[in-house]
Amino acid sequence: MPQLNGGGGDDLGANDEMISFKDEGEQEEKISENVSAERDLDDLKSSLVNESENNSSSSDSEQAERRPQPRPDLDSYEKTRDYFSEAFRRQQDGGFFKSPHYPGYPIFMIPDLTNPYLSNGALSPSARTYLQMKWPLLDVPGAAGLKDSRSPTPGHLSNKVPVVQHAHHVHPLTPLITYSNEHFSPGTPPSHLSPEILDPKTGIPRTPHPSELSPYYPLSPGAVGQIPHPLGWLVPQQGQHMYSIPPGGFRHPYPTLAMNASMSSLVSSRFSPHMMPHHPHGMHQTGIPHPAIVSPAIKQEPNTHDHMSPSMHSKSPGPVKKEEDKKPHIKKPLNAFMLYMKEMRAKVVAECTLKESAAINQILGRRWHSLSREEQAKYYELARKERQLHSQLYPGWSARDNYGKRKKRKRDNKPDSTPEDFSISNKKQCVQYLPSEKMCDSPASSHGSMLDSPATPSAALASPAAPAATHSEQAQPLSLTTKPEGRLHHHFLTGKPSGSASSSISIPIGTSGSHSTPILPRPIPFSSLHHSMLSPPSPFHQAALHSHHALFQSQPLSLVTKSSD
DNA sequence: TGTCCTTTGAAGGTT
DNA sequence: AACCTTCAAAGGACA
Repeated sequence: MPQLNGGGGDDLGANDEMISFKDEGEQEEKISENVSAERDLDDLKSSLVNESENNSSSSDSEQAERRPQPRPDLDSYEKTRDYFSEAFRRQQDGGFFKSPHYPGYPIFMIPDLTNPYLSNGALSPSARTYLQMKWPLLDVPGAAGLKDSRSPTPGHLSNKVPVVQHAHHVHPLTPLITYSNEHFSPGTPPSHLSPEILDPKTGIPRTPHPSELSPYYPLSPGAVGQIPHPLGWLVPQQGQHMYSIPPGGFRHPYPTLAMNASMSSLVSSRFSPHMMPHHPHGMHQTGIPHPAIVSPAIKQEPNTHDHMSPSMHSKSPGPVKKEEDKKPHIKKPLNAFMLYMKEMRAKVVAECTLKESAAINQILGRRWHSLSREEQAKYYELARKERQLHSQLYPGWSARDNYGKRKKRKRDNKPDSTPEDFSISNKKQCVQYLPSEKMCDSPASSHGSMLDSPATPSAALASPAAPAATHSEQAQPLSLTTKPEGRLHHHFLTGKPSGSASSSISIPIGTSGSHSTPILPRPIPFSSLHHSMLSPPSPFHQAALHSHHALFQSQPLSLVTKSSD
């Protein structure tokens, strides 16, 4: 992505991962922003839910319940302070602490410490060294010290969220840390157990809907009993790597020394330790099916293995294996947004009753655009590492290999845009946020506005979330829809992360920056424009904020659902 | 049961 | 070079 470390090639563990703590004030401000953003999201979702539930009685009550909430800013401010105090305290105790809502990445950027070459997940000396160098404040217990996972309370231990937990127990960098451990998170406390997750109605810790737990607590009783490693949060659990492992085992193309800490974090989190001694049938030795290995039978296309790298064919998984079993599906590495989504989804889901992924993704898309430059940069960097690692693990793999493995997507109704099509697209119409300019009345115009307001990642980076943004978003009419209006391509994004943050004041946000949804220009959060702009917002920005805000207030939330059709 | 939906980004193919 | 297509995650909705 955009000018990460000046495109710093191999600087894994890049500087941007090491954003140091800011001044308390600034930190708090940031946190406050994030909390506000969350509230914003909450409100948004609340609206969505209300909308989708079609004036159900609960919607009113739910909203009513939300309103009484004290001022989020002040409240969250204090809350945040508490978080930090608690964090500090726990840190002092050598324990683990919860994260503030979104305290910034620095303290989260704890790479998975598991040495990929230590199959038992023991913390390697190098990893410890790395950790301590990177996180001097962190008390990194030795493997021995962490041996006993039974002692730490589940709330503090999570294989998914090492050391620090996100407010909703989703580490911002979870994807990197323990890539996809959501299927096995014995240590991750259910969100309902989280002190900060309260039932909006009762104010007491709520019992989440079963579906809320599913992503993180899909363990079967048997699986629970296998919580094998004491290091819960440090040890990648079975079944969680992202990429398939060649049935013959993982042949690491590089010597240990070639793998730096960042890399090892990826490897350990997504590829190891299952990568090492691989167990046939994609089954971990624990007996739990290995998620990383996508069953070839699922969506296997003949000849796909032809594109496999030689290493893929090096070994035969087993004598009795079917031929398909030899061709594990190697998934694409996740891009930055995917990583973000993976991490944030649970949080979003936990915050609302909205479960539909499509809607969730729209929210995530908005939030993605509202991320600060640094925050997005983190994910871009992670994604870059993911790709790097992936390419190293599967030198011969090509994205093309997976083509056709997924059912052909119905190539939407976008082609000939007849008047009817147009009307259809109107359903998903973008709300007109800007009176005079760049109304996205149509996909085309949407693109047009993109031209003026690059939706490139770099541009997005220039459009972070901040109190201002949050504020505006709260009043901002959101046009969310699950109804396709004809899938638009976003190749305007092919303006790949150039790194040059656009100075445009209009940023694409809203339900989508690209595809079907309109570009929703909105005021750029003061803090997001640039670091230097954190302080006094210019009259220009204020004006922009005001105008947008006014507009947003005048625009009702529009949720177009399929059912509405 | 399988696909769609929805998001952004990456990659590869096509024009 | 620009454009187009597919896939990556996720889970409810739908055929």
